[in-house]
Formats: sequence, C-alpha cells, structure tokens
Amino acid sequence: MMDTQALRKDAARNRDLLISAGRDLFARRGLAATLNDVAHHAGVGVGTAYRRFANKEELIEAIWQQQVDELEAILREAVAAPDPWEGLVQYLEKSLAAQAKDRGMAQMLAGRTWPDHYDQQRDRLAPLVDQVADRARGAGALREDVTGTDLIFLQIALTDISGTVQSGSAPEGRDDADRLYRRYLWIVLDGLRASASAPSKLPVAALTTHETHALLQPRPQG
Amino acid sequence: MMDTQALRKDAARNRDLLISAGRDLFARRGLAATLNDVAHHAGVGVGTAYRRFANKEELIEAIWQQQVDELEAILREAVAAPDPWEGLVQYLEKSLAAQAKDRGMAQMLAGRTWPDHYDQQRDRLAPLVDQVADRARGAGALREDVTGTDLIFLQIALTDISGTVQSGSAPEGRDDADRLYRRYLWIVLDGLRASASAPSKLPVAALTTHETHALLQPRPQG
DNA sequence: TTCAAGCGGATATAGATGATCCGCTTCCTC
DNA sequence: GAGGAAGCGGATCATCTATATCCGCTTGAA
Repeated sequence: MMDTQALRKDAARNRDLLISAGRDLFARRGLAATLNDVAHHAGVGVGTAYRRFANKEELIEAIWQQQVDELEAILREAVAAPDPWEGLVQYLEKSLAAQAKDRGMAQMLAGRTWPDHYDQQRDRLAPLVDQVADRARGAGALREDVTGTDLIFLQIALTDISGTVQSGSAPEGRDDADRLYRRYLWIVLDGLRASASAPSKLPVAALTTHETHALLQPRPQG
Repeated sequence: MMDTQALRKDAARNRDLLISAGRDLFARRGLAATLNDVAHHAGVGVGTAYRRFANKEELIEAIWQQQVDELEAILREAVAAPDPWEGLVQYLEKSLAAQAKDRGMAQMLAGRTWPDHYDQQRDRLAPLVDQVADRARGAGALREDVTGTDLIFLQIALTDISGTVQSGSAPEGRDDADRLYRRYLWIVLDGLRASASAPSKLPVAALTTHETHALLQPRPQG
C-alpha cells in the first residue's frame, strides 16, 4: 500500500506546494488551467506534478475536498445561527464571497467538472443547505414555496455575475465591481422573504451604463 | 464594390443557408461551434463557408445583427405597454425566453464574444432598457434604487441558470427544467417591486434534490 | 556509502481548430 | 448553346494547445 506517509519528505512538500498552487491558479483562471501550468506556478517540474497526480482531475479532487470542508463549515455555522433568517443570509453571503474569490470553486459547485468528485461530496452539503432553508421557512422568515434547491440555483445565478465581471475587469480597476453580486443578492433576498416589507438598502451601488459596458467587454485574456 | 447583389443566385442562397445554420448551431452548442461545423450543418462545403465569411466572427456579426433586431422589437413593445410594470415583466420574460432557447445569443449579450460586434449594437439596446426601467420606476412600481443596468446583470444571472440546466439535461428529459429560470425570475421580480406585497405565485415548481443533482451533472457533450 | 526515490523539463503524441487550394460544376451572358 | 467567370466541395496543410512520458541527474534516508 502506497501510503501518504510513504512519501519522502521533499516529495510530500512538493505535493502540498502543488495543491496550494493549484488552488491559487484555479481560483484565478478557473479549471481550464493546465497541470503543467500548476507545476510551473508551484515552482516544480511538470514531471513532479504528473508523478504525484495522474492527471488534472486527481489534483482537482484533492482541492475540491478542502473546499467542501470550508463550505461545510460555513453551512454548519449558518445552521447554528440564533436567528434562522440571519443564518440563511450569512450562508449566502459567505458562500458567494468564497465563490467570487475562487472561480474554480464556483465551477465545481455549478457542476462544471467531472461527475465523480462532485457527487460524492455534494451529498455532504445538500442536506445542510436544506436545513438552512427549512429553518428559515419554519421560522416564518422565508417564503413557503422556496426550498433548498432554490438556494443552490440562486447561488449559481449570482455567482455568474462575479464571473462575468471579473473576466472583464482590469486588475487595478474598480474593485467594487468584485462585490457587485452582493447588490443582486439583496434584491433576491427581498424576493425570498415571506413577509412583505420595504425594500432593503442595497449594499453596493448600481453601475453606470458606461461602467457596465466596460465590464461586459470580453476577456482580454484571464 | 462587392455588393450583396453581385452574388450569383446559388451563392446568395448558400449565404442564407449558412446564416440560418449558424443561428441554429450556435443556439444549440454556443459560440464555440466551428465555421467548419456550420458549413456541414448547412450542407455546404467548408470552402463555401470561408468564401462567404472570412472567419467565424464575420458570421457571428451577421447573426448578431438579426438578434439585436429581435431584442429591439421586444424592448419597443415593452416600452409601449400600457402598464409600465407589465412592460418590464414582459421584457424580461421574452428576453430570457429567447436567451434560454439560444445559447449563442446569451453568450453574445453577456459579452462572451468579440468587442466589435458587441459595442456597436449594444448602444441600440441600452437606452431602451433604461427606458423600461425608468418608466416602471416612474410609475412607482419598480423600487427607487434600481436602474437599467441592474436589469442587464439580473438577466445575465438568470440566463446562467438556463445554461447550467441545459448543458446537463438529456434531450428527452423533463422540459420543465428548460423553464426553470422563470421560477427565479419571479422571485427576483418580487425583490424588484417598490411596494411590499405578498410573494407571487411562482410559475414553475421547485426541483427536488434528486432532479437538481441530476441536472448539475456535467455536460455529457452538448 | 549506497541506491531507491524523487526531480526537472525537453520532447513525443494527439486532437481540435482555422484556413487554403485546386479540379470540377453551375450559372449567366451573349 | 457555348464559353468563361463565379462558385463549389472537401481533402489537406498549418497551428495551437493540452496531456503525458522518458531519462539523465540529484537527494534523502537506511
């Protein structure tokens, strides 16, 4: 049995380097990045990368593992929140923030990757999302006709805004745009409330027409 | 001057064939489809395709033209609607329906294509979208803090749901999923209303956890 | 000290994509 | 209805990119 422990010290270190370089690169450029790219980014040879991970999927698997852990922590915190509605809001805000910072994570969550990795871990998250929704609904805060799966699709939708904006924005540019999704999250939250109430104050300003058009300019290379 | 009129009859027919084959193929598979693919789909040789359009962009340009016309018609109708709020709703429903049926259109609108085509035509649409928003706001139906650019981003977000769902669903499968975006459109609309009111009746049922997971299964080839 | 384990990265393979070329066919004109 | 310009098809070339391997050299640990 080829245990993790069986790795020589330097090899183990390189494996870690590869995983964190992978996270970083996938976060920035999405899952399209190559295993060769990751190797360079980690400062090791490609050979080393392929010795440790048979292919990109295997690396993604290792990273996905970590990410699901993080999401699970966010969800457990949300479920434990004293106010169920606040729990739901916190969950969406944190989860979306994580995905806005990490394109790779967003792509994995939206099913833009291989089935295997996805299925196994997803079963850990889905029940927790349902719980968040059920609690909020039970408390009379979330409208009756909305379920946990709705939260998933709404996240996918809101995350796409981040993707669109990031791919078009210059690095220096207005970093408010990075948080634009929060504006729409709050509109959606107003739509999710059970009881009619006055519109929330939106946390991010609308973009001007000009800013919008600039952001929709296509990818000048990621 | 190489006029359209200067084309021989068969050549002109082939050009039309290519454009409609392109629309069809881009609609189904997105803008990633090849000019060679389009040629085959049109039943003409690749040579013919490249003789008529120097490259894929040129073909897309021609198609984009038509699509903007259609969107403009939708917008003008919305602006002319007796009830400003109904106009806004109609616009979003029709525009989203069109984009759900046509991946290529959605990608172009979201800026997933080359600048040139985009910029020129966009200027025809943006003011109309603003008008739709302004009218609804002026009538006190749309919340005060929401602008035309918000409608654009919300469309991008909602359209992404269609993309996610389509890429995962089998052709025979539950065609309700194709309209799933409408469910979220209505949640968003509740969030966009100026006056607090009871939640709308959602036009599409939520997916079960099982259905959701099946749809998030990645692309078994488009 | 020894050598299995690990390393780097040039290099082979494969597949997709973009585009051209040229012998044959079709349309149009006179 | 004949001649020639315009058009046609699709095999083929040229890139590109991603994936993966191989092998001579280095390093860690028994």
